[in-house]
Amino acid sequence: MNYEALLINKNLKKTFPRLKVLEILDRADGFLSADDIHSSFKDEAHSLPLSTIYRVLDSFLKEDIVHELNLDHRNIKLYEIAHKHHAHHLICVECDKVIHLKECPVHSFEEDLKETYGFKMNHHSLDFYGVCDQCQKAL
Amino acid sequence: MNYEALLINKNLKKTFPRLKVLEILDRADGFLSADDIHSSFKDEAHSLPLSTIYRVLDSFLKEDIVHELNLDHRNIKLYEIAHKHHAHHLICVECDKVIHLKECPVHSFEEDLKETYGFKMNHHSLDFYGVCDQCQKAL
DNA sequence: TCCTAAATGCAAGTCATTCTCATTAAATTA
DNA sequence: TAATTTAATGAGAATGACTTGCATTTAGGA
Ligand SMILES: [Mn+2]
Ligand SMILES: [Mn+2]
Ligand SMILES: [Zn+2]
Ligand SMILES: [Zn+2]
Repeated sequence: MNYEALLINKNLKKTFPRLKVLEILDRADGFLSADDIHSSFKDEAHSLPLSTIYRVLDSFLKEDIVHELNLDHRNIKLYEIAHKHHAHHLICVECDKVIHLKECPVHSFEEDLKETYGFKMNHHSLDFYGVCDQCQKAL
Repeated sequence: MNYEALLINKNLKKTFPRLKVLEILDRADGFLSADDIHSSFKDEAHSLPLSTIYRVLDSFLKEDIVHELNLDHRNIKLYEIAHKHHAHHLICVECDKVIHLKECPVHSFEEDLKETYGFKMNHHSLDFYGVCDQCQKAL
């Protein structure tokens, strides 16, 4: 993934914080919270302030570089590099593991809703909460 | 709706705060936030502290007397008296209107997930965000 | 190189929610 | 009914995720 090219493509200035956050998100294999990103810096000295991280994430959200996930069971938002298609999730309330689901089973349902209610649709969120295989055994 | 009977039924002590919150939620025709409940008291003097309201709501959640809705676009939770079936929602990001959807289009999908991933399922949330009919005209 | 708007760092602020702890009240028991 | 036990409440402080104000820096274009 070419970070600089991506930023230029999205008309975002190529700054150190943006490159760093992009790199951290790209190397992570799942969702990260703003705080995860903050603490993924080895030495606090060369870290980024949380305010900057939030601002960077906002700019990424606007340009659809990242996607945001609101967790029901914890009061935080998680971020990851946006993949081509929006995804739905299977979330373990014990270990916070997030499994991506490729399919979207509500596409035609959504079309019906637009029709029926005259809604201009922004997005939908569909997430399943439960206890994963491993955590069930561990309990 | 018989508030006292409901509380007794759920093994909750019949206290003034609980009866009040129950009544307010029952009379409201949609979702309310903790703050909505707080400010629905005419005179601040005979109001309930927010801490109590949150505690009452927690006890109601545990007994499934109320349902909770997490809004993606605002950082708050909304509550309403639980109806028989869980519901999904069509939410206007302009006026915060919430339309209840009776159908659940993901039941069989959920069954498949349990099967496939060995998840013990708690709940799922499915909400559609957009701009309602009226707000589209108003903009 | 110079200029300007945009981005940053830091600190302080916000706001929903939770917690602490002393006091009160509900339900159980005697 | 009175005493006992235990959960619930009120008041306010604390928390924690996120946001904002403002002075300073920097990116990218002129
Ligand atoms: Mn979908
Ligand atoms: Mn459903
Ligand atoms: Zn798990
Ligand atoms: Zn609307």
